Amino acid sequence: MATADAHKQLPAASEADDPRVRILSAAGQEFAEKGYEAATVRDICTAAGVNGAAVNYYFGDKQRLYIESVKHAHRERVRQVPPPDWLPGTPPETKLRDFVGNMIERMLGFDQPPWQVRLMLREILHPTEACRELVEDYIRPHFTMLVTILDELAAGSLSQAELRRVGLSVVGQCFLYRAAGDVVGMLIPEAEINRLHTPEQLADHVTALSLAALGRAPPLTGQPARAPVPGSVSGQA
Amino acid sequence: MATADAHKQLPAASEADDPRVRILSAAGQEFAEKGYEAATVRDICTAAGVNGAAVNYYFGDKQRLYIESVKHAHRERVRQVPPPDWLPGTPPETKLRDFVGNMIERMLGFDQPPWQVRLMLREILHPTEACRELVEDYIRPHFTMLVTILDELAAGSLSQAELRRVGLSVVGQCFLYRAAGDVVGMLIPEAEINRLHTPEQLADHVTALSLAALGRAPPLTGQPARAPVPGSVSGQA
DNA sequence: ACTTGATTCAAACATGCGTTTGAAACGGTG
DNA sequence: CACCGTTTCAAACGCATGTTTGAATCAAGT
Repeated sequence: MATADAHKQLPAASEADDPRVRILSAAGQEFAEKGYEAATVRDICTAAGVNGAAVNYYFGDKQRLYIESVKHAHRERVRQVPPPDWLPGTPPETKLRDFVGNMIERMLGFDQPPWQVRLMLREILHPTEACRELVEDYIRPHFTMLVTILDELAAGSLSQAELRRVGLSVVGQCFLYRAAGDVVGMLIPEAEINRLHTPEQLADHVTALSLAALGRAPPLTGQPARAPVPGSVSGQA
Repeated sequence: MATADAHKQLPAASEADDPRVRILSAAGQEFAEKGYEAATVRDICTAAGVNGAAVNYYFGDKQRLYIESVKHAHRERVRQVPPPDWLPGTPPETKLRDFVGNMIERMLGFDQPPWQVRLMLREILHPTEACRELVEDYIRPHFTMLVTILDELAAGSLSQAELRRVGLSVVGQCFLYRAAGDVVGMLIPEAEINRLHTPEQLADHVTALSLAALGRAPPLTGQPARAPVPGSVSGQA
């Protein structure tokens, strides 16, 4: 009887035709588009070109395969789209634009198939065991970086709690397009999508809106800020 | 053999102990928390207190039950949390605050179990047949209302396309808390969640940020808006 | 009371799933 | 070549699921 325990991450043979990674990749795609229950071990093995018993041999059972495939996708994605890095002295407005552009690029990923992000999205929506690790290794560092940029922009006039809240607002604007992209596509005319909803346009919009909210750019309307006191706005008692 | 076709939405007996709605309600909860595949017809029937064959008798098969349960949840939710209505002359700032508050209340729904929203969320993330109907009946009217408010706030200085983009930014900020609430809970200290992430606080924050971006409220930093030209901000070449 | 159609029920059915099995193929090493 | 641990394979197992079935129960209508 094979021991199924001699596979501790050894350096791997050629890293490419290793059945382990072939299975991980196929599993990630299947899990991403069908979900955990609907994806079958049989289909995964067929797609990976291995025998149906291989997943049990290498990973034990379906659940552990799922967790490993989430981690694998996460590592791959970080490798593919590294976070931006700036020279000292770069103005925070530029940093924010770069950060948002990078995040949108990573989320929407027009150049590379976004199945890894879809997989992580499932994990975010309905967390399982792999989620905490995902947050700590992948999401929190990015979020911390964002909050730091916002702190520079606010120049000390906002508390850490307020900065985090603003950070969530920035993330939320981008997140919507990834998570609810299909619905957005139904709400917005197609021509407008093609024209205004490219990654660059979206990044510009989110950045401009956020900077305006922080008082580091003119309002979207072009008009200057004014006191929110009602009654002086239009004819009203 | 029973015909299973004489059930076209007749006014229903007493609306409450009608097996049809009992099944729809139980199915909605099961589908919401377990997903389509993981939820079993047997569990649904047990929860509804009906025989296992009832779902086939009333709905034909599992798939049609799912679609009907999504529509049912959607109708129920609209009935529970009606959209706000304003007297003529209400300032648009107030309308925006009310709208955002209403949306957050409906999404997070602290007073009533949010399983209906979870069900719709699954549909939004991974659309099936029921999604288009959901968008047209439920989401688009709300979104149109939001765009109208934003149009009033912008006083004609933004195009419809730009208004829609701003609208998506507003929705995105709220959506994040619903869709990624668990991850948000991991990123933000618990005490801060309890203090600042109540529905009211969130609505205030989103409204303030959006109004500031539109130039209808002072920036979050308190400083006035300034030109985005770097170099004049702080000690910097 | 009898008939008729709609509804409920317990039981079974067929299918597809994750997993197990035991043997065959492989690849170094003496 | 013979040995031995590792990997692959086709086939089967056990089980839970969605669905069907046919009889039992119920509610009116006449």
